[in-house]
Amino acid sequence: MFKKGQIILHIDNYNGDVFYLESGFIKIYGLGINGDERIYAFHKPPLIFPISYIFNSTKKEIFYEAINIATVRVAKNEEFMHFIKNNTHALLETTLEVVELLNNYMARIDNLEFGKSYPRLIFRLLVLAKRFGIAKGGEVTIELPITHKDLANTLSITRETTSREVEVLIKKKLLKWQNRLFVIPNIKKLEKELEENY
Amino acid sequence: MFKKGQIILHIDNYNGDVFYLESGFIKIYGLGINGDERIYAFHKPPLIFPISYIFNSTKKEIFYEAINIATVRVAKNEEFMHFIKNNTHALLETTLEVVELLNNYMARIDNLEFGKSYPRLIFRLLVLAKRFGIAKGGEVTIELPITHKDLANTLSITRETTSREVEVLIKKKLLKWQNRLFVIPNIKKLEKELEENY
DNA sequence: CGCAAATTTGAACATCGTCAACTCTAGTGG
DNA sequence: CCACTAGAGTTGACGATGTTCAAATTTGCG
Repeated sequence: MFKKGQIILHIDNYNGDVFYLESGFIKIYGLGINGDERIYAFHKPPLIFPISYIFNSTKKEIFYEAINIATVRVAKNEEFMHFIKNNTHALLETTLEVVELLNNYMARIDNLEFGKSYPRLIFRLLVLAKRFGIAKGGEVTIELPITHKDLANTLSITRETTSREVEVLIKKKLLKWQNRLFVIPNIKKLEKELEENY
Repeated sequence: MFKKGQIILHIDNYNGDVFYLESGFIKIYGLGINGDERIYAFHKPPLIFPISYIFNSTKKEIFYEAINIATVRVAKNEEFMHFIKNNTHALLETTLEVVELLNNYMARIDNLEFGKSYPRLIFRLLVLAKRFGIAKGGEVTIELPITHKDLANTLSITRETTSREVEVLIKKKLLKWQNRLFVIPNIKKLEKELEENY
C-alpha cells in the first residue's frame, strides 16, 4: 500500500523483486540532468514492473511513483522466474504484457514527433482517452488523476504552454476540466481538430 | 534479399509471417498525416519482426524498409507460435528481445524529451554510437548508413536544422562525417558537450 | 484559516521552421 | 567512362512558435 506521491521503487532501493500493480495509478519517470522529471508512462492495473530490471539488468535510473493510493503485490525475483520458466502460458502472458508496453511507447514516440504543441496536446489527450477513458453519455472522462505539470512533462513542453493550449481547447468546447480530470465532450470533433492542426 | 530502399513489409501486404533479419540494416517507420516519415528505430541483426503484429493484431500502419542490402528469413506465423509455445527457452529469448526493443524505445523517448535541437542531436549520436558504434583507435564510427534526412526524422527536427547543428559539432571537432558515416573522435568530450548544453 | 503547490497571465527573447535558391553526390544509362 | 539527374545537403532571411521569468491568482489539504 502506497500513498499519493510515494515512490514505490527506484534503482537505489531495488533488490530484484517483481511488483504487480493491483489498484491505483502510477507514473514511471526518469530524471533529466537538471533534475526535471522525464515521464515515460502512466499506468493502471494490470502491470508487472520493473520489466527492464527483471529481464535484464539495465542500470538506467527509473522511478515508479504512486499517483494516488496504490496497492502492489511483491514476489521474489527467483520465484517469479522459476514460475514463468515452468509455465509457458504465464510466460506468454508476460510477453504479451511487454508487447503492450511496447505499443504504448510507440504511441509516446508518435506523440513527441509532433512538431507543434497544440496537436501534440490533442494527440496525448486522445491516447489517454483510449487508455484511461470512461464513456458516459457521449462524453469520455479520462480517469487518470493527472496534473497540468505531469501532462506538460509527458509532452516535453512547459507548464505555461500546456496551460495556454488547454485553455484554447476549453474555449473551443473540445475539452473540459472537471474535478481535476479531463473530459472530452466529443472524441470525433477532437480528432478532427487534430487533423486540421497537424 | 532486399535492395536498398525496398519495403520489406507493411500492413497492406502483411500475412502474419514472422521475419528474422539476418544481415543488413532496416528502418522502421510510420507515416504522419502529411505523409512524412515518422521513424521509430533503426536495426541490425538479430531482430524478429513485426513484434506488435505477431503477438497481437495492432492495426497501426508500420513500414519496415531496407536501408542497404538486407537478407531476411521468413517463417509462417503458426510455425513460429507453435515453436515458442513448446520451447520455453526460445520464448524466453524472444521475450528478452522484446524487452530490448522496449529499452530502445525508452531511449527514443528520452531523446525526444530534450527541448532543444542541439542536445537532442548529441544525445542521438551517443545512443547510435552505443548501438552501432565500432571503436578504433579512440574513435567510434557509427556503422549505420544513415542520411541527414533520416537523422532529422528521428529527431523530429528539420533537415535544415540538423545540417546546421551537425556543422556546429564538426567545427568544434566533436564529430566527423566520413564516407557517409558519422565518426565521434572522443565520446567523453561529446558527453561533456551534452551536459553543458542541456 | 493558511500555507504550499498548482495554475494563469503577460512581455521580452530565443529557437526552430519555412521557403527559396544553391551546391554536392551517388547512381543511372548511354 | 562520362554526362545526366534525382535526391541529399547547405545557406540565408524572416516569421511563427515556445520558453523564460516574474508576478498574480486559484486550489488542495492539513
